[in-house]
Amino acid sequence: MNALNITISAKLYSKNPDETELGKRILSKSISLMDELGYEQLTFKKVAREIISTESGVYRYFQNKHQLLTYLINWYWGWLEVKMAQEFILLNSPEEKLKKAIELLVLPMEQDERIPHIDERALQRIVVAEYPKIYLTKDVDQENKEGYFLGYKRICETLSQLALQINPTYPYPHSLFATIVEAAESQQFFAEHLPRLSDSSGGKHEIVQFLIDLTLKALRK
Amino acid sequence: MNALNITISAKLYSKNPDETELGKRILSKSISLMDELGYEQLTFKKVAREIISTESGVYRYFQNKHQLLTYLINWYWGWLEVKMAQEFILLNSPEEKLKKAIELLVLPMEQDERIPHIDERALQRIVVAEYPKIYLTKDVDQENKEGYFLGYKRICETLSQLALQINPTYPYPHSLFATIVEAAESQQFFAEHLPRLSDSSGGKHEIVQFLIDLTLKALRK
DNA sequence: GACAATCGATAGTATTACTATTATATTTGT
DNA sequence: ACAAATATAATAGTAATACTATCGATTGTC
Repeated sequence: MNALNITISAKLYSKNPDETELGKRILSKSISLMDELGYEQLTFKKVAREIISTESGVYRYFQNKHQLLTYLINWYWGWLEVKMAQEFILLNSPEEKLKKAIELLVLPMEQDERIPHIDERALQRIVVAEYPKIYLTKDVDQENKEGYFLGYKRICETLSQLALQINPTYPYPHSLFATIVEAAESQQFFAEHLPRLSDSSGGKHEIVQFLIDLTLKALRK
Repeated sequence: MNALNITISAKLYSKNPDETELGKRILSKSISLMDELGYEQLTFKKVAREIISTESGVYRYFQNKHQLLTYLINWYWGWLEVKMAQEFILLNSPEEKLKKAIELLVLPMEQDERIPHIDERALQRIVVAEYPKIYLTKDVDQENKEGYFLGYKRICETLSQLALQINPTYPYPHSLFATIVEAAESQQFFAEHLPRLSDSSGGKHEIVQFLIDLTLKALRK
C-alpha cells in the first residue's frame, strides 16, 4: 500500500480537503457532479446535497466554485506529472519521453486505487471540457501571482526541456508545448463535439499521432 | 462609400441588431463593456444602462449573454474571412496566403470606418479572452446543429484547403488549423498574462513567426 | 474539564437572469 | 391622413445563485 500525495498550493483552498473525510467527499462528489452537469450548472448547493451536508460546509473548504475547479485541474496536472515521472524511468531518449507524455495527455487512464476519492477518468473529462475557464478571467494576473496555474506551467516547462534536448536551438519551446497541451485537450473535445475541427473520427490514437507528428516536425532543424 | 455586410445566422439573435439604431448601440456598447469587464462581469442591466434603454430592450435582440457573445465572435470570424479574401487577391502561392492568414489572426487591425458601430480591435481582444466559452458548454451539440460555430469552422476549412495545396497527403489538415487558430488566440493571452507559456515577450510578431514555423514544418513531407 | 476545531442547521442578502405587462412613440401601408 | 403594425420605455416580479453570518452540538486534545 503506497501512499501517493499530490500537493496543491494552499492558495487553492480555505481548508485542505485532503485532510478530512468531509473534504474528500466534497472532492469526490464535485468531480462526478461537474462531469455530469458541467461547470456552469454546478452549484455548491447541489454538491452539499450529494455529500449530505450543507452549503456552508462546502464553503469552509473552497471560497467559490472557481477555486474548486482550479484545485481540481491543478490536481490533475500534478497527478500527470507523477505519471510522467514514473513512465520516464525506463525511457532513454527525449523523443520516446515526448511520445509517452502525449499519450498520457490523451489516452484514458486507469483508476488509481490508492486514491479512491478521485475518479481520474471523470477528472480527465472535466479538464477537457473546462480547463481554459480557470485562466480566462479578469482575475488572471492576481491568481497567477498566487500560483493558480503552476501545474500547467510545470508540465510545459518539463516538456520544453525535453524538446531542447532534441533541438537545442529551437526558439519556441514554451509556445510549442503550451500549444500541444492545449491541442491535446481541445482535439479531444472537437473530435467528440465539433468533428469538422478534427481529423480524428473519435479515436484517441489519431489525436496522439497528430500531436506527435506536429511536435517532432516542429523540432526538426 | 462601400457597403460591407457580415451576415450572421438568424439563430444567433432574436431580432437582428444590424437593422436598427438600438441594435447597433447594443452591439457597440456590448463590445466596449465586455472588453472592459470581461464576459462574466457583463450583465444585460449594465448594457442597458450604457445604451440608455432597459434590460428588456436588450433581451428583445438577444436571448441571453451567451448568445450575444456567440454573435460577436461569429461576427469576428466572418469579418476575418472577408479580410482574408481581400488580402489573398494579390497572393499567388498557398504559402504566402497561409502566412498572411496567420498575420491577420494575430496582428492588430485598423478600425473599418464603414462599420462605425463595431470596434474591431476591442472585438479582437474579446475573442482572445473569451472564445472557448462559446463552445465549452453542455449545450454544444444542440448549438452546433443550429450553426453557432460556423464562423470558426469555415476559417479552418479554408486554411485546410490551402494546406492540402502545399502537401496533398498531409493527414491532419483540420486538426492542424483548429490548433493553429486556437494557438493564435491563446498565445496572445499567454504572452500578456502567463508569460511562462510563451516565448514571446509581448511582441505579436514573435507569435506570428512561431505559428508560421509550426505550420510550414507540419506540412513538410 | 477547558479548549479549540469541526460540522450541521438555519437564516438572510444582494445580485443575476430572466419573464410579463402596459403605455407610448414611431413607422408603414393604403 | 388615418389605421395598423411595430418598436420601445418603464415597471414589476420571480426563481435561482452566490455568497455571509450566526449558533449549537459534537468531538478530540491538552
